[in-house]
Amino acid sequence: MKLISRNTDYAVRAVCYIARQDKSIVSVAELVKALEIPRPFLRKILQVLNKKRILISNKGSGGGFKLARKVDKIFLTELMEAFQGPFKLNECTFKKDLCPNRKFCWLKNKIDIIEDTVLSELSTMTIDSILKEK
Amino acid sequence: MKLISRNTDYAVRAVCYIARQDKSIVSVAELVKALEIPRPFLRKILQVLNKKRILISNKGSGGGFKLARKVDKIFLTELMEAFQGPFKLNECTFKKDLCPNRKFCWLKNKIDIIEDTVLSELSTMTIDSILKEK
DNA sequence: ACAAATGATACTAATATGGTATCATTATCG
DNA sequence: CGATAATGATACCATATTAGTATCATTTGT
Ligand code: FES
Ligand code: FES
Repeated sequence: MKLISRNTDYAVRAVCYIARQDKSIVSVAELVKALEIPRPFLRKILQVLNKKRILISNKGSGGGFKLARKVDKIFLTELMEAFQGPFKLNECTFKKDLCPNRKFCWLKNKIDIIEDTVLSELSTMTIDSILKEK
Repeated sequence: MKLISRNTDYAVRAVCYIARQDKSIVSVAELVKALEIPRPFLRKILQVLNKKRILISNKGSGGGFKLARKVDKIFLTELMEAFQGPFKLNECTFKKDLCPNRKFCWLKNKIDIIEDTVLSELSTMTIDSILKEK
């Protein structure tokens, strides 16, 4: 069970890299070279980031990607949700589909609490805070 | 991302069911009927629980499974580890194998903290506590 | 001895994750 | 303008993990 999947991980690195550059716009070519991530895979990732408006893409010659916002406004949870879907540590499917016990199930309730804890820990983490420690 | 996999989930139900019975020993047949879990799959799960000494099996006619310990000594984390392996929310694989940054990586450290939190939450949960709420 | 149970083990199916390939679209610049 | 350098969209493939099945061996109570 991993909290951060590969594409989230790559996405974090890519966004951090872009944030560290002086020039605001960075091409895939440069990112591939710097991060050693397979090019087509990275492209797919960047396209998602663009759609989610975390990065903004510029097409055409001299194009590339730039941050859509300041680094302290880009949250790790956004990246995680973009690639790993919304947080649901739980989702009991006892007896197919959504379990009738859900409302009263102690196990589920406990896990919901854990989910909240994790989420609140994660929600303090921005690209800014990650960069500051490097 | 799920915290509890299907077989852990099934295992919890099975152990709870056994715990609730008056007779201590319960056959697979009965469990299948009560829990509606596919028989061969449940058998495999019970075999694991036996190997991990969470349940104890009795072969032969009239055999079945019984708890190896009192319900307040059976921890959810044990079941999770039995089926999902040890906790490792993390495991950065930047630049293959174990990343050189590991020691100092802020992201990793933060996630380690989350892992500890999750673990300490989970480690309060026993079969006993789950039963009490039903 | 035989039937009723679990043990061991190998196999298959479904899903999720990680990664590729291809062509279309857009923007810059000579 | 039109070639070229970039990303957008999309469909596909590979690998790993999870879920589930099937079969035969072993043990035990009557
Ligand atoms: S048994 Fe379904 S939510 Fe707990
Ligand atoms: S970059 Fe490898 S542990 Fe953080």
